[in-house]
Amino acid sequence: MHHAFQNGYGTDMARPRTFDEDRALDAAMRAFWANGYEATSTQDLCEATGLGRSSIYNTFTSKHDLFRRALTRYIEIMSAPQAEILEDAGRSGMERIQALFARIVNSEYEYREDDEASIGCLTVNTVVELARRDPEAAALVERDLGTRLGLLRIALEAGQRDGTITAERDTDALARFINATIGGMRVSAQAGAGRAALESIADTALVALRP
Amino acid sequence: MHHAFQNGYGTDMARPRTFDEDRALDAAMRAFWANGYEATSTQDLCEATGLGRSSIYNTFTSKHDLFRRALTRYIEIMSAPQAEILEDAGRSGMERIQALFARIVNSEYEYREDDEASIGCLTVNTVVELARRDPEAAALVERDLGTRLGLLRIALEAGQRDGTITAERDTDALARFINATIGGMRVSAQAGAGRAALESIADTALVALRP
DNA sequence: CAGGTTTTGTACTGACCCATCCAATACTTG
DNA sequence: CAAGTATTGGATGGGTCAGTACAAAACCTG
Repeated sequence: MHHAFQNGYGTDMARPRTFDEDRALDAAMRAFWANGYEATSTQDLCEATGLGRSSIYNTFTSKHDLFRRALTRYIEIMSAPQAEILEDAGRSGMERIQALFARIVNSEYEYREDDEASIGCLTVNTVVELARRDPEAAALVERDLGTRLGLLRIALEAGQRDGTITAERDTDALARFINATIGGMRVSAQAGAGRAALESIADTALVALRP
Repeated sequence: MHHAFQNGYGTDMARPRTFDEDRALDAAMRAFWANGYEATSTQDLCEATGLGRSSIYNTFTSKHDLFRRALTRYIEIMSAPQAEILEDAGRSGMERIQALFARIVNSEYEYREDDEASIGCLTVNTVVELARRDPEAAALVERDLGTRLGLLRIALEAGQRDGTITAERDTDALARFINATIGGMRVSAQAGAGRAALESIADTALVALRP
């Protein structure tokens, strides 16, 4: 008996899938992101992905597992460009933080249905809705928090060296402050803040980083 | 035929309630606060309040209506002491903001089951989980946001007059910044930040307000 | 204590929940 | 083209959801 290989080519295949697993995962991620875990039913996931129940359960074993993968993917997608910004040796420390904030503001508009309210950030949404009672989700976001704080520290240390970031506070505290500011911007966006308001928040936060 | 008066004494009564409506509302508020709207079932509400289904539906007509009242009550309970702090003429503008932050930090520990993670802030939780698809909830938190921004502006204007708050930025922007910082602290707390981390975030934010 | 009225517990409703089962389908390999 | 295998759609299952119906209980008023 041959193993399943869950469509991992290289074994004798039978009927191939008619959908792209990554695209389906993206669609599911969007659904969870926009509506939250509890409010997204498996039926919703079928409609969002265009798949039937069998295909979903055959591919992603359970709603919870699908969410875990969706959250993992979200974190991957979002982390990479942020890392690029924060580790960009071509910019000063302060410029990196500024660029990060700009990206956060833009992201609130990139992933939004027209004239709907912002859907915020899946990580923040997960912390608020789920982290207390879902240890797996909590572990994922905690891990993500750790890496983001690390990246922030890298940029902040660069800023302290090049003189664009205050050296009066340790980078750990500053990193947590920036992270909290981003969370606050995300919540503000979901509460209806417009682009100007978000930019103003970011701009004000930068004052605290000045030397 | 006499009207119901929903146990509003003053009419001929029949069987009186064996529970206190306010206490029940408090218990329901706690349940929603800790677990969110979707994840709190009517059964959970029965257990949290100690009431039977009949009593709950007789008193609060529906889960959604009970949530609306719980959120309203939460906002009432939290607003009053914050207003007192922000309008306290005995303190400088900066001191008022400092005191507000201190209160936020403390509140993350007052309402927490022992060694459990923080349950955050019902307003923030509602914005994130519900505001996009529940217009009533959105209206309540938006209204609350308006009054809080107003109170913050009062303190900030006082601070600009007494010289403890920078006059380089208008109070509207500063108020939004502080509000976002509070939201960020709330999310950070739910993500596992301890007291020291929260105090550090608040302390760093204050730097941006200095003249 | 009797009449009237509200509360309360229990059983119940119909809808939806997540997940599984199974037969029909469609493809690859030999 | 035949054999074998994975995917797919649709039906199905047990459980929980919010909310209701109803009768028994509990109390006030007169």
